[in-house]
Amino acid sequence: MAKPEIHTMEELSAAIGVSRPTLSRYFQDPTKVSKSSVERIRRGLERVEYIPNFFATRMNRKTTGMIGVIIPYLNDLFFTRLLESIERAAMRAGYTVITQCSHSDPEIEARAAETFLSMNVDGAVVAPLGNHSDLKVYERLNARLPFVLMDSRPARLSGVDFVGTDHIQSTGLITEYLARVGGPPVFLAMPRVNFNALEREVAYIAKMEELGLEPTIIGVEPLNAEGHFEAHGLAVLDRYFSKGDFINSSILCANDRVAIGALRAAAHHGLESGGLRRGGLRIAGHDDYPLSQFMIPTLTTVAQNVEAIGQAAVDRLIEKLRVEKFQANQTVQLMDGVLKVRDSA
Amino acid sequence: MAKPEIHTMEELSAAIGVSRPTLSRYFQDPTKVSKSSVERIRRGLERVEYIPNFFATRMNRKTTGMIGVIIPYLNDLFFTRLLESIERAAMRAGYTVITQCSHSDPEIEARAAETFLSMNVDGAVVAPLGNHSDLKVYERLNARLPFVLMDSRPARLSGVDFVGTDHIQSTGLITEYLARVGGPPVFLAMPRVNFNALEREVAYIAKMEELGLEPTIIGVEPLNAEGHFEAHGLAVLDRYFSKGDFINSSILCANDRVAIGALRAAAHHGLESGGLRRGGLRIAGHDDYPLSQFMIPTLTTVAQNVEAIGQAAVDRLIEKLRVEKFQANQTVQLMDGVLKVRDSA
DNA sequence: CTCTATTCTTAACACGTGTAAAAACGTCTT
DNA sequence: AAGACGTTTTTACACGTGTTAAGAATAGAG
Repeated sequence: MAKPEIHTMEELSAAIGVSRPTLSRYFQDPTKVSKSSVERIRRGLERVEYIPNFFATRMNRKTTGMIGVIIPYLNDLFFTRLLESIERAAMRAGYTVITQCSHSDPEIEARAAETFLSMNVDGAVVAPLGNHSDLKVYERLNARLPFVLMDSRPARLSGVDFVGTDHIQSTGLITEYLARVGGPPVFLAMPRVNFNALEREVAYIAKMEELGLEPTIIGVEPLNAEGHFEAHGLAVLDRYFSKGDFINSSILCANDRVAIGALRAAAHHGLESGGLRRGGLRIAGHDDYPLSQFMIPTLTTVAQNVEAIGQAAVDRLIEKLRVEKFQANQTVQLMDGVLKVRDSA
Repeated sequence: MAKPEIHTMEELSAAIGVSRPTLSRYFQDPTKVSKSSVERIRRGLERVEYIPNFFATRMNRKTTGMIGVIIPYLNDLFFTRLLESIERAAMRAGYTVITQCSHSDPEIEARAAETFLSMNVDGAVVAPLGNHSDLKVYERLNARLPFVLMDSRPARLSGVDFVGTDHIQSTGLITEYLARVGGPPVFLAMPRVNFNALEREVAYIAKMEELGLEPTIIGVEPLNAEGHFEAHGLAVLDRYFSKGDFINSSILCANDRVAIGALRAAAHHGLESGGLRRGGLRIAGHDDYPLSQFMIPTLTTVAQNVEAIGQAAVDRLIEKLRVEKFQANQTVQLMDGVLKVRDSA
């Protein structure tokens, strides 16, 4: 514990008798230095307390080995799962991830983008905030960095790579399932905080029309103050159930968090949802939120392939930053959703 | 969009006719520069694309304005809430938060600590990984930085500031409540992944003995492969319920996520938990997990004051880094839990 | 033991910004 | 108009490491 603290490579060089350039190369990649030197340095570092200065090293390297990630908020297990899969993929590829959370604030999102530019990150992956985002932020990042958008995609933005779920497929899948096992499903929307909200509405309508059924959408009002999807689902359905509406319907919720609120509303009104009761209330969601399998009843849903989305985003980013001048051809990867039939529908 | 890109202050200085030192001061604090210069610079920046280099600026400042935060994992809304409250508090105080997640891996945790040291962060807040952590990591940080531990506290570590919940109080509170409204509560432990797990067990036992009741603890086996608390609670209680054990007991779960699994186990066995049925099954948790109020039945629990913990951690950190040589006197702040009586117990 | 290939050391410059001291400038007071 | 004061510019050095070129040291092969 009484190791002398050393603050610069120069001092370290003097202390262990290895020249500074050799030390510099050692810290970047030990294989660039002969085995005997590696051994000398390693022994020296055991007797001494030294960590290379992060800023000084990154400032001069042509590549910083960092990729920036922006997600809209943290209090949602979908995004934390996505973040984890990205971190794992990046770590495997030898990159350090710098995460910034925009906390639902476009200004913070823009500031995070600036930070990434000023840090010379090698690339950036962003899950957009949604309709309130300033699209110029993404255009700017896309013009100056290898850049990939994920999860949710602005309609009016071209030439940007995207990785996400094919909502036409995923929402279509569960809409079709619900129409098959029960009555024509109603769509309980989520507030249009991001672009997926609308995409799922549109996908639902398209599938309903394909099936020759009348689409019905409820709950498009703006988000409650707290910003919690569960509270939204609960409040909307509580209102309808109180009037006796939809108590025997199939209800497709825009995501699982809304569906959890919906289940709560049903319980509050003494209603049971589930396929066990022919013709009765059915509630389904979208995303396969980690807690959905523990709900009462367990929640029927469509799983997004979060792991694949994170991996694909990182893969594409690395592909772009390998080539000197990354070409302009846009890549869009859409993953399929997988139906998870459980008890609630 | 055709703004010329400028990469150094030197170039910027030439481009807009303001000396580099003045620019330097402007970017650190515009009030240190006369209004006329501020106006000239602002106008210049509108015609030109320039962002100061993050590394170069941070390298030379005596203070980096950054605080490092380490949390054990992301896929838990308790920690994301904590992180959010810390980020808000730090932002209010003008600090930038760098977050690292140890992903339940002591090696990653140690590496994150090294990164903070090499970045010269002004201070660090850490929610420890738990029993697998290398305590030397915390000692090292504590010796070299303003440092605060939060949420969970290693028993064998002295002289380190701590902010968290008083588990004697919080667990005692709900143990007493359960004992009062139902039979003597059983404690469904969580795997001992962190120090709180044991603290809550101990607090439960102490309160039971104080009440003259026999403590019973179940579910201390190691964590399942997935690492999900819900699955743990479900698996343990499923086993007991299958044998007909504890089906009329009060069950205090070590945290809400375990309790959510417990509710699921009850539902699976056709059991209803809740105070509405006199003498029957009761399930309660700890933490007031954001989803607990939406469970079926809504989950009785003890709320941790997450907002206060985050704020206090940041406050203490800033207090320490204001004084030159931070004194060695240890501060321990324990927040009280608040009982949230709902339907499940 | 000599030759050659490799690795190291030395020396120097580079990166982009912080910072201090001194000189120059502007404005205001008298 | 002279002086005082606050601000800005100029000049110069600092920070800690990356990087290069040239020469010195070392290792292995013959």
